[in-house]
Amino acid sequence: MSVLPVSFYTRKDVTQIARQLLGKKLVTNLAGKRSGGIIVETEAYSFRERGCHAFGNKMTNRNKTMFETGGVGYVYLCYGIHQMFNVVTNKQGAADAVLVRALEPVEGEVWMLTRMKTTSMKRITSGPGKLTKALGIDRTFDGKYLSSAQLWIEEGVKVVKNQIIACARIGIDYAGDDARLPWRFSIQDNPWLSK
DNA sequence: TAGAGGATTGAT
DNA sequence: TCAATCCTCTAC
Repeated sequence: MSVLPVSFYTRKDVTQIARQLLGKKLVTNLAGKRSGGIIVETEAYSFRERGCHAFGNKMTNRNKTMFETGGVGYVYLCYGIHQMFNVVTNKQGAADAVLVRALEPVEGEVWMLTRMKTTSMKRITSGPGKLTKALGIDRTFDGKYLSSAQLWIEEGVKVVKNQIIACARIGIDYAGDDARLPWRFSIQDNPWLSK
């Protein structure tokens, strides 16, 4: 298995990257506890549309990581409870990112169960807040390279084009017309998708 | 410096 | 349908 090169992330078309991340494998290795899963659902965000934290190139203390060169993680707290994991894309100063919304567990399931305090694998990573908890990702990973020793993305399984579904993103009604952009991508009929 | 609200989730 | 929960941003 090979880790994705930085050149994968620094391309301009964030929606293309969001599509191509489907089937890739997100892995963490924390204190020797290695766990990971195949990415089955993503959402693209760009500074050019209202759904994005960095809309209009507005940089704040929270979203400054999005302005980094592609290939680092952007992790933030939502609703005071959930950590959200994003992949920063595009070149430095162009704040695009891809939110990872769901994984299919393929490695270290026992660590995920421990972190989730459950004994059932059912829907254990089917949502952006849950997959970060299952993999042990928190805000200390904000700004970290996706080829570091604790967190990386590598080649996974091949996903053919007609397996990919594109539809509107979730939970951003405030974004007006931009909320209807078909920038949410998922693998058709995968049992691990978020609801 | 106070107040409002959020790229969610799980229980009711 | 609603509460949990706390950081971030905006307005004063």
